[in-house]
Amino acid sequence: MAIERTFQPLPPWQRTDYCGALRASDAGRQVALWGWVSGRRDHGGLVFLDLRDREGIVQVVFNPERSAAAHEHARTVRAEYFVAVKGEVVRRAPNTVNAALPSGGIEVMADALEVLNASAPPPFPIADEEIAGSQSGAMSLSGSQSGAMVSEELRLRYRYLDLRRPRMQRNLRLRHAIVRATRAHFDEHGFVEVETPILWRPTPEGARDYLVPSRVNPGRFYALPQSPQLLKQVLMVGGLDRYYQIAKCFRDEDLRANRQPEFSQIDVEMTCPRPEDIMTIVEGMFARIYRDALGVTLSVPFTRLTYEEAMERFGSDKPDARFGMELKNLTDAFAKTELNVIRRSLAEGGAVYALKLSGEFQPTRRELDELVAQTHSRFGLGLSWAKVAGSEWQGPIAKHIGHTERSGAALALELKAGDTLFLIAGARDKVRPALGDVRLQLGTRFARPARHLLRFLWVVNFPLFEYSEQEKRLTSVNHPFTAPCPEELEALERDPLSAHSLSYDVVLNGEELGGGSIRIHNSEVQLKIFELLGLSREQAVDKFGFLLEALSYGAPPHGGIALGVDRIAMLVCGTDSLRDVMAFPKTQRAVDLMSGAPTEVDSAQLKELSVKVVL
RNA sequence: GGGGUCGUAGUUCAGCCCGGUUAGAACGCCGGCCUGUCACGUCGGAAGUCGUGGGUUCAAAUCCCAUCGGCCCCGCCA
Repeated sequence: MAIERTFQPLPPWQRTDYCGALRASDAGRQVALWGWVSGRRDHGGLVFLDLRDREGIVQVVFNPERSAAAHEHARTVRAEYFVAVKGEVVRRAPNTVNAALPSGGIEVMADALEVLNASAPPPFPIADEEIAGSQSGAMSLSGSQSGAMVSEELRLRYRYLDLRRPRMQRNLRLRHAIVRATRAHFDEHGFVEVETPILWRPTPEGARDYLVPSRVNPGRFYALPQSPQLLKQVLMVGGLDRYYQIAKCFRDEDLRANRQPEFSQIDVEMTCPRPEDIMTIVEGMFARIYRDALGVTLSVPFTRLTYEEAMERFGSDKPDARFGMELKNLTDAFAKTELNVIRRSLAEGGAVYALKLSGEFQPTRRELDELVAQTHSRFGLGLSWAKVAGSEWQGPIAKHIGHTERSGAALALELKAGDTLFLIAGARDKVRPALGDVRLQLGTRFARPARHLLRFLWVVNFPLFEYSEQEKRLTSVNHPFTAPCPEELEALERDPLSAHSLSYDVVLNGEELGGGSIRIHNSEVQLKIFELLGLSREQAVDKFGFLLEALSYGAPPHGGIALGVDRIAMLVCGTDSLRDVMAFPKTQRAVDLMSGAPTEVDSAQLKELSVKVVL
């Protein structure tokens, strides 16, 4: 076939409307449309096509009495053909109205049809989902997105088809609304968007870097930024006063459902802020995002918890506050217990924490056993449980628990018959996170009615350092540029582990959405922190010389925050996978199934880069 | 690096435990009929490297080992 008969680079006519945007008020209009064939119902004499574009679908009717040629042509089209249609919008007869379709009150009587491109049969249905979706009404904000059952492998392999599906269309447009609201918000508050380089230098601390060889500097490498942290600090020294950016970040670590190797951050920094100022700006940003994207009004300010309070009450530095089941310290009640395991850990200075699962929920023995096993394998701690039956307890440990312990627990936890009590003893710093994990498991399993809630909160005053068993040294809880609390500066050297930082994390429903801090703007203090982290002056200058130098030239106090755009989009879209809010995500093995990246490269390219592959 | 789970027509899955006829179903696809369907209906048809490799066995989708890939989790990662 002659190529000019199969390839028409220009459309035969201009579109007047989006298919999915047509409504009863358009009745009587002549329209020109284009879109994908979403479904075909061929009655021999009469052909119905569902035509889909990004706004939705509209039914097009081909009647031989109106146009014999168009009718004949319509019989040959198939799913996902891209076609152009001209016709008249007509109101449907009452008995043929389709209430399940926003455009169901009207249809387009076709006068002409052009196939702009045929389609091979798609490997999975594009159309199924929109019908299911339209019948069940508007998608819930946080409900699960089951959609048409298609394996994710296929969806990623044919991502362009997956993106045609209404769910992905909706998610990407919600994400767009988030980014637009973000830009508007920061712009209105005097923040300047500045781009920072993607090719930059490796910085120690944190994750593995993605490296890029430099052709013109053989043997040297750029690193893709894990975040623009240092650059934004330098921008403050540079006098930008208020900066923000939607920044691409790269970390070469193993993937999770909520972790991709490249992701976007809303990166913010300002001059002379108090933590309050940053938190207020960010609360305003979230309020704007939820208003613009979903029409939801958030109540601000968000709850604020100190790190210590979060750990004490929830056993987590990113508490899911949609449900209660808070931890209680029962160390005193168990001070004289006869239960050996607990007595032993108390003797070693340990603590006892407990939580209760309300009697309306009854875990099975199997679920209990799994929790015990998981707590042991993840934290190396023994989880004990007991069922409350009046003043007695039932379960493996029940007979070893004395009256004092039982009444102490009953008082602290307000135990009622039927409740299940969970208990862990050991070093306090291990017990709280372990029980926090149990709390989360139980909450996800049993407290599901609270799913739709939006429980934003701030966790502030993180410890400045923690001790790394692996590296046998102090490491920064946040990053080494985080400023210590001013009243603790004095104690910094004496007892660094007791120091806290001017830091704040924003958490929604147990998911950390972002974190930031007031930074160190003094090169001597910065050097002192490096020293505590085990970095010599020489090493510090080698790696961060440019920062130390910048700080020495009248660097103003500054601070900021970084927020995960992808995670925010996940929560706004009500999905539990980052892959559903990114156009072209990678698999757990960091592969792009559509393009096949990463690929091998030919030897000439490697040679040019002075790189040798050793496998 | 480790644990779990899945892999069978284009798709979603059954069959696998307890090995044995020609590996089934639904949707999709192809062809016929059909002027009010919208999950159209109806009649007919095609469609399989049972992920891959090896082993056990007279015989393997089924049992064993290895390996590849998707997903979830731990480690890792702010």
